Formats: sequence, C-alpha cells, structure tokens
Amino acid sequence: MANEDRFDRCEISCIHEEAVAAVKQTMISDDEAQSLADIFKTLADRTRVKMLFALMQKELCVCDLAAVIGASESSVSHQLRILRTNKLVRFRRDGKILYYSLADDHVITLFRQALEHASHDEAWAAQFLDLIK
Amino acid sequence: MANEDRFDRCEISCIHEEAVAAVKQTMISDDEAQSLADIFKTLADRTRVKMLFALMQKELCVCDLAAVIGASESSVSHQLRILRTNKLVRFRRDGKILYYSLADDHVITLFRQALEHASHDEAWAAQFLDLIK
DNA sequence: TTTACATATGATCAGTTGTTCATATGTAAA
DNA sequence: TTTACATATGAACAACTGATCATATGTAAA
Repeated sequence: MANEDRFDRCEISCIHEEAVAAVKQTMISDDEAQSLADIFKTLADRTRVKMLFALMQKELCVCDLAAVIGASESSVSHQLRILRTNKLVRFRRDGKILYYSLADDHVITLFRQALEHASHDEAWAAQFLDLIK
Repeated sequence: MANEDRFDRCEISCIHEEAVAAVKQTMISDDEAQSLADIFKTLADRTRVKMLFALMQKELCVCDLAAVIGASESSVSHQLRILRTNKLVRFRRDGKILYYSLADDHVITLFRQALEHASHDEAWAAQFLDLIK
C-alpha cells in the first residue's frame, strides 16, 4: 500500500522522494555492505599493507616477513590470521616453516586502484604502479 | 658497512637473508603504506559503503542519503566529512541543499574488485557486479 | 623422549572509531 | 531581521582494533 512510505517521512524528511525510492530499489543490504566493508577493513592497516606488499614479490615465512617490515613475529602472526580468515593469503608447510603467499590476484588489483587514486596527490605512488605487474 | 645488517639479526632471526634483502629493496615505506591503508580505511565501514553505493547511482543530498541508507542525518554528515577529506566524494550547492556525488571512478573499480573477491564465497555479489557499470 | 625452534593463541590495555545528542553555521524566504 | 530549514561541528561514550607479553602448539632433530 502506497501509504507505508508516508510513515518514513515522520522520522527522516527526504526531499527527493522519487530519487530515494529509485536508489533504494537497487540498494545493497546491511549484511552485504558489511561483507564489502570487511574486505576493505582487512586492507586498512599499515602493517597488513606492508605484509601484502612484500608477499606480492615473493612467498615468505613468518620471521622473514617480520624482518622485512620491521615488526615483531607475534604481531605478524596475529595479522596473518586476519589475512587468512579473509582469504587474502594462503600458506604451505615445509617442515617447521610456514610459507605465506597471496591467495589470488584481487589484492594486486585493489592495490593498483588505490595507488592510482593516491597518485593524484602523492608523487611516490607512480613508482609502485610500475612495480606491481 | 656490511656489519650493520648483523645487528638486526640479534632482534629478529630471519631465515632467508637473500629473499629478505631483495624484498626490502622494493619495499613500501611506513608513510606510503599508511597512505594506502587510509584509502582502504575510508571504505572500511558499512555506513560509508552504503553511502558510496547509493552515490554510484545518483547524486543525492544529505537527507536523501540518510533516508536511503536508514541512518541519522547527523551520522551521514559526519561520514560525508570523512569521504570528503579523503576525496572520494564532491558536492555542489543549490540554495540550502548540498548535492553529493562520487569524486572519480576509482571507487567504482575498487568496489568491483571487492565484489569479485566476495563472489568467490557469496552468491549475492554477482548481481551487483552487473549493476555497477 | 627430550630439546629446540617456528609459529599460533590468549589476555591485557591503550588508542581509535562511529554514533548520539546538543549546538552552531549558512542560506533563503517572510 | 527574524524565522525556518539543510547541514556541519563538537563533546561524550561505548565498541572495536592492534601491539605486547606470556604461554601453548606442533614439528623435527638429538
């Protein structure tokens, strides 16, 4: 019934009802938006960015990663769990050592887009665009 | 002097010195990694994801946005400031009303990549891949 | 088995983030 | 100028995040 829309207007006064209705129809749900946000959240930390950046170039074990990015092994291990949970990295075991690498190429593309966005303001970004594929 | 490297090994015992040295050479700096992380951080919130998703389809004013995503106008205004600061949206004024829209197309590409990553596990993601360009 | 070592996990805590409520700003009509 | 309205901003607070330290797990050599 057409009246149900009216109730909303008591709480939030929108100005362009047609536009709002149209956009609402193709709107992403709360859960879906959360899933997308979670992917970006996984990339939204300096330590994890450096870890993924290193893994773009070569598979590395935990203590190598710690040495490369200058963080503690415990910290790296904790962050690797987050990356694993979100399926951005995978690992293989060789004896006592776990070798981590990127799970797929989406991370690379995400980084490239972010670098292109950054390169509008920051000169350094261009050099890395050449570097990653 | 070649000995300086030796000091590092007292703190962090890395196993593959050559690999670590090679990756270190092309490593992104702390500040640069932080800049990239900040871009992803801007996208790492459900409310902002929904806002950007809405703006992909049509320019909208603050109260329209609030109505579309079901949040308070104050909350939307706060989040818009974050999106403005990070240059993901821009606005034009028409009388009392501010119309917001996407600043450029990088957001769309970033969303597409995230959706492709998500579509490995989540069936809903594919439908939005068709929707956004 | 012990022992050593690579890595994972749990608890704690400071720092950050997002929402809400209250208040301020800026614009235009009356 | 008042008034109304669209939006911005500030303060306060709960929830979340990441680093650290301590401890546990799993693997392989001794």
